[in-house]
Amino acid sequence: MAKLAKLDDIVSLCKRRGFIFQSSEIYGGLASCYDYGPLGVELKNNVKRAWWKHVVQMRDDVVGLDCSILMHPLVWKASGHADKFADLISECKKCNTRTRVDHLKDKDGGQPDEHTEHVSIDAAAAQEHDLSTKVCPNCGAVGQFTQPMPFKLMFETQMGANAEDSMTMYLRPETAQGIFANFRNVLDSTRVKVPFGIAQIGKSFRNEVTTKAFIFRTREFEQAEVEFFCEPGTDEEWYEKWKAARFAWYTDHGIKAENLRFRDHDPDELAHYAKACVDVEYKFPFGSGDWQELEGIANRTDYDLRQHQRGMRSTTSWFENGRDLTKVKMPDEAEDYHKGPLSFFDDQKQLRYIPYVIEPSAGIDRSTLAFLVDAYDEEEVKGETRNLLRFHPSLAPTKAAVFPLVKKDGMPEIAHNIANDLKRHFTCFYDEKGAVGRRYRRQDEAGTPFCITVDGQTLEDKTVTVRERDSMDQVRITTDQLRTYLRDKLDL
RNA sequence: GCGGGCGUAGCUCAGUGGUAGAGCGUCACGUUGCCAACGUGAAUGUCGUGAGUUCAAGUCUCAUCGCCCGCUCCA
Repeated sequence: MAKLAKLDDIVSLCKRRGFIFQSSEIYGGLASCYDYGPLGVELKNNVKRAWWKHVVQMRDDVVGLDCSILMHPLVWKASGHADKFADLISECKKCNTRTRVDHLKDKDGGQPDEHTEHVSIDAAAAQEHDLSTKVCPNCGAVGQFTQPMPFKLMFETQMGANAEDSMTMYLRPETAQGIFANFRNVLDSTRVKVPFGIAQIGKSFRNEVTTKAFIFRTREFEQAEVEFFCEPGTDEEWYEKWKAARFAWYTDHGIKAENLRFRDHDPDELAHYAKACVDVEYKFPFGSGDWQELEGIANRTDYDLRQHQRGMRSTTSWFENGRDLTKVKMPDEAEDYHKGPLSFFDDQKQLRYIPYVIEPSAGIDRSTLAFLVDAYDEEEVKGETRNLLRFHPSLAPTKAAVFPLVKKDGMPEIAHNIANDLKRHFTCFYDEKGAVGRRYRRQDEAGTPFCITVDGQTLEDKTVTVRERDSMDQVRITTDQLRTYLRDKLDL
């Protein structure tokens, strides 16, 4: 089995077949932004649909949500993003290595500053940092640093048409916070009980310091996240269950098991609120053939809900400080925080607590790319190379193509009718141009699982051939059984 | 942000200062009874963008944008 060796080949395939284009290409392109073409949008929608089906539709314990991208700025204060996402970076003049200022060690062996509380953006700009005694972790040079530069990792925008009265807002850097902010609403409106999850698919935005590898790391990207709320003490069990469920989802949808793995995070690699975290990684054909993250599954403990309970009490400070996020002080946590507004009361156990959260967070663009790469194949057929995409039927952009074998004897009309009938149930493509062999191969390259051909025999006994993409085998099916046959094979 | 490479037709690429090219693909017509067939014909380029040098720039210089690789950074 031949396999794509280089990212360039994938980019080329994506453009040639209309999966993915560079954004604003006619203007020279815009870094890190990509558009999904006609086949790409079908594929991506199918990935999202497959995720939703397995995470929401087929489960009794997860409900869906779709939050606004813009949220109250205090959300990002409470979540920690407003502070954390303004790291100070300095660059060593000798070796050009960039390091976070708060990670720099002193030449006298002094430890780096604590960075649990990060500098605010404005304060960072104004703050004087003495780096004259700091050591470059890369080359060891002392005091050879540029002025610290703050990195705003959240996109800012203005809300309010009146320029003088507008408020700085953030495009969400993750969908998760919208879920936490609606935890109470969902509890009160849906009769769910812990353990349960809330799922969401949507765009997020991060001003990454560097982007990477096609659609793998972009500044605008789509996430599919579950926040699964469970009783403290049961979190490790749920963590393991979600690990297994999420891994299986990828392999069940066609990712080859040898290209997929878990990578546990080291304890010192964990975010300060996370108790455990594992990545689901795919062996992408870029970089040094590197394993790259598709999804992170984290045990976020009760951190987020507790933070928002604090944040909820900061609105007065927000108004008193002229809506200046940098001046807002987060209130101390209440001693009886576990009884707070974002707690859960277990009727049966007569127990009130802040739930722990297991968070499977998947990158939709990344997994779409992985499904694309993993499906790609070339094989020799009678001395010719056949290019095909072996998509799982549920992900295939087009489910079936319908052809008249030749353009005469009423075959096009019959084929048209079949295609129109099937279109009511799934995406279906009609083609009557050129030799049928060429039409088959074109569909192979688009990943269409089935081709239906109307031929002379159809005129006599109302059967058509159904040609299967992977094996190229054909079977004859009567036209009135065709829909049932395909729905069964497509697992729709 | 640093270093390296690249940017010419939809795709892959050739083109070392003198008329813009090939293969594949696409489209049309004919032919065609099952796997990229054949014949004939056709369309498609601000040579990434902008300046400069030159009688003349795809080609040389500078800037800029974008992509890839490696660092770095980062969930």
